[in-house]
Amino acid sequence: MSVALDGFDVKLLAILQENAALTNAELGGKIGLSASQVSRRRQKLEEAGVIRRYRAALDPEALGLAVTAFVGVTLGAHSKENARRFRDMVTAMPEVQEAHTLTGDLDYMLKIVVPDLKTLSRVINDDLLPQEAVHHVRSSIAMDTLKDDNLLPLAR
Amino acid sequence: MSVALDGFDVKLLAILQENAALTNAELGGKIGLSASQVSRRRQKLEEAGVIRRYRAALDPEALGLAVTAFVGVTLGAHSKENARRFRDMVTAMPEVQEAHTLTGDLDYMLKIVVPDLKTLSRVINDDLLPQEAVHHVRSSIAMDTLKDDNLLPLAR
DNA sequence: AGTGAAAAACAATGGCG
DNA sequence: CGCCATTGTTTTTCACT
Repeated sequence: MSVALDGFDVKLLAILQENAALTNAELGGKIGLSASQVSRRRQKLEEAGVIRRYRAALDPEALGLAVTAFVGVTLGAHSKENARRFRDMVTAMPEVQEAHTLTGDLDYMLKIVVPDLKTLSRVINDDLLPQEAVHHVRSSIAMDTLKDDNLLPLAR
Repeated sequence: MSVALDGFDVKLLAILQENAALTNAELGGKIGLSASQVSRRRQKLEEAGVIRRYRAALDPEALGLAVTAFVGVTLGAHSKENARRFRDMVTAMPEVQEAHTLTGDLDYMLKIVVPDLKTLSRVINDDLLPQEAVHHVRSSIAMDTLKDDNLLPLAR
């Protein structure tokens, strides 16, 4: 599954994760490769899974999604079954953008995006807290977002 | 700047944020619109800024980026100047994928992606902590990522 | 607001150096 | 890996409803 990436590939990926709307000719111009070579390399990277997919990045504000929150969750009863149910639930919740298990005293970190604080409260109180496995929830609300590019650091 | 979005727009956006590689004809098939209408609506949404950009989503593992961490930062001296320097720095750091100011006792939440724990340690000790404004740093490492789609919840 | 067809742009492939 | 030519797709525009 692993692929050998050369300098061209890395440059290509670095540009594509920022702007996937460029044509192969434009990409080639930026990295010093012909359009046909760019096409071939892209296909290879897509097949290898290095490029997972292409996405449109939307503006949350424009869609009425004003509130981003980071929610730390501690599970109480550490039964396998309860933990599994919790994982299934957060995975299925559309408000949950990210869910990670953590080291340290928090078990999970969730990134949640909702239209307003009222909805955040509803999500926490009606969805998260009633879960049997959930012991404690601590949410921090993002007041201002300095950076949100989610660009992977590629050696340049 | 605000735009009126109808049901077609919302459906279109919901699909595009998951898969921007579909052709206008394919998109039209899914939402019941002709390719030309899809094209026109996309342009409108791009111009209005609802669609910010198109991106390739890369596989961090395939690129040797094995460690994701959430780093909570508390600032000590709350001088305007120090805070500004801190913001400038995290914005410029490629390892920082996201940076938000928070409510509660943490001032900032950073999402950091690096190749390994050694690099995380270097970033925290050599970049973050030496900052004059930084009082305290508490990092949680993501052991497992259940969900990482960063898909906005659009009413369906 | 929408369709459908024509025109223009682009991606993808194969052959050659 | 560049370059070129070709083919098939796709986007975009235009005339029309």
